[in-house]
Amino acid sequence: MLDLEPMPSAPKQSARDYAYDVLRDRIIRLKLYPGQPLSENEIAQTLRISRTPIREALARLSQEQLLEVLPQRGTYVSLIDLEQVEEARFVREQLEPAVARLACERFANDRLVQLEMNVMLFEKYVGEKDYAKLFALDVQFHETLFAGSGKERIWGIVHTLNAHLSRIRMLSLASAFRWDTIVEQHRSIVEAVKRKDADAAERIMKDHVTLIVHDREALVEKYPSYFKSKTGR
Amino acid sequence: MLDLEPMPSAPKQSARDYAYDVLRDRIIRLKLYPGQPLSENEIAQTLRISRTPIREALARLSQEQLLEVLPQRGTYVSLIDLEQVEEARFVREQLEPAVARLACERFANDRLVQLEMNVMLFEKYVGEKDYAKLFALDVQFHETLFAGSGKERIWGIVHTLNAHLSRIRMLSLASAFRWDTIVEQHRSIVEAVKRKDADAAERIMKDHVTLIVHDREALVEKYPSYFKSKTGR
DNA sequence: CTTATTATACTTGTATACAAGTTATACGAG
DNA sequence: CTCGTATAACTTGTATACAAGTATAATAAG
Repeated sequence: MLDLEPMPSAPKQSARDYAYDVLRDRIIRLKLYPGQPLSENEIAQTLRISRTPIREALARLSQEQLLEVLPQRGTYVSLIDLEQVEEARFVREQLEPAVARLACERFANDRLVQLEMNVMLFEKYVGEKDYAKLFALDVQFHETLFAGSGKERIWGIVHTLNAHLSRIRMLSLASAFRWDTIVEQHRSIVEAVKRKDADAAERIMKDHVTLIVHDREALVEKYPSYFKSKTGR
Repeated sequence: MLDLEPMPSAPKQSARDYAYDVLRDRIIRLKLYPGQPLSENEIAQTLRISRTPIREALARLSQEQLLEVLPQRGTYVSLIDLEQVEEARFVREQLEPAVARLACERFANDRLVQLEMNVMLFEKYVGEKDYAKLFALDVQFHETLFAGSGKERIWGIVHTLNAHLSRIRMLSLASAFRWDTIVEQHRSIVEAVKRKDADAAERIMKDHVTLIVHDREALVEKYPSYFKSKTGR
């Protein structure tokens, strides 16, 4: 009924964190569709833990606007909100170029290796058209850039903000992306960081983040029930 | 013992949100000092609600890095982390000028009135040297700028990120601030928004946000136990 | 058949009991 | 006096019972 259980399940995390991870993953991947009603009891039974840790996970997801909790009425997966998507894009447009510039000033060495590894893997999976892997690698690339610049907490914020945006990207399916362009930009950014060319890094990143969203109108037409209408709620 | 109870207490909010508001306010205002141990039971007794909503509030504060929860050991108010302060400053440096520019393109009319009101009150309380009011008005000014530009959610993020920074400002006491400079910059920004001078708004805001932090070293020396040491945890 | 009412089966919110683990203290052995 | 041990008093984590409210569906009156 709910399609939850399977999850790597980290070695020893609390029931609360486990529930949070499972639910967030399912929401982002649209396994739980926007607008879908959830029941605390049902989740508790499926995950075989009690309502208390479930509730704590739901509270957090609600605070991150991925759920809508209506007291005494029900809990629902949030509809995709285009305004929130735009806000996430706006934030990334401001922060990512600035971080790219910062990365040229000083960058953790092990993180640089990680970036190069990332690009190599990226090229590999572009060839294999493994879109799920590409999706994950893209996230990791940006995360590493933040982390290497000593701004890991900011990445946490961006990542949280990015949830609605991620769902849109999930909708637009892998094929629609210009993965070849993306990997080329990633490579250019890494090179700029290595030769400490801040201007280039900032400029390329600025171009890069403009590619984040596309196809919005088409997607709204194709999956109208998944989106929050602009006028009334 | 805990000094919590008194709080305006909104008309009808959940026990969880009430606990969250009270605790966050007390932490920001340093009524609960950095490093102070908290007990769920004690808070529950003081606030006269059960542990469940308390726990949900604590979980949120923990996620926002205002608390450190050590399972089976205890819960503590987080020490002020200078890295987090720097990250908050960095984010605001990137976002606030961009939002100021945005405000010049289109700005909600009622919000503009609110901004002007804010500046007027600001001038009044500068004269009266009412630093608590000034502090609140400063926060409100920036919030209104975000809200009028349709970026209220982003303000939410900034506000959350800003917690550690707010505690530093609280430490440095009102007197240390150049309130006269601040109010002048606020006024200039409002004027720029009114005449839709995006370049001016962006430039002034950029100057403005650089004033956010100061005196860090002196404060660390004065209240060493409140700060997280750079090396060890 | 239509409509109003009532009962029932949900929902989330809160309180409390219990489980698992840590820390500090008291106490006794050496 | 010193050190080690064991007990007791904490801590947070989880499960469950109950309260308050909502929506649905069955039922009875017209």
